[in-house]
Amino acid sequence: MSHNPHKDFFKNVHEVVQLIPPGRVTTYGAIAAYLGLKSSARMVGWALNEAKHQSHIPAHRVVNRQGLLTGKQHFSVSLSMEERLRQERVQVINNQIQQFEKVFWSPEELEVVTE
DNA sequence: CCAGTGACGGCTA
DNA sequence: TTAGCCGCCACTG
Repeated sequence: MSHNPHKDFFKNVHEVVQLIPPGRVTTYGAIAAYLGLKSSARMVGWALNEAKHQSHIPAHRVVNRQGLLTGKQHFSVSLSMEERLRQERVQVINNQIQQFEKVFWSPEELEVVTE
C-alpha cells in the first residue's frame, strides 16, 4: 500500500469537485482550504489536470479567486470551459464569471447538508 | 540532483 | 486600486 499524501489530496479534490452543484462554481483556494491545505491552491489545479480524462468530474466549475476562467486552456476547443458553464446558465464575459458572488459555492456548505 | 514552471492566492508598496 | 513579490509543491527537462 503506497500512502502518498499528495495522491490522497488529488483524490479528495476530485471528490469535492464532483459535489459542486450544476450552475455553481467554486475556487481553487476554497477547495484547498476545505481540505486543510490553505496555501496549496496550486495543487488543486494539478489535481484537476489529472481529472481532465475523467468526464464525470466537472472541472469547469473551478475558477480562480476573482471568478476568472484561468484554466480554460486545459479544455477541448470543441467544448470549451466557457461553453460548459453557459450550458449550465452561468454567464461568462471575457473569461469572467458574471455575478460571481451569487454563483459562488463553497465546500463549507457541505457541513450543513450532511448533517 | 537542480532549476524552471505553473488550472493560486495572500501580502505589500 | 493595481502590480509585483513570494510561499506553496508536484512535475518536467
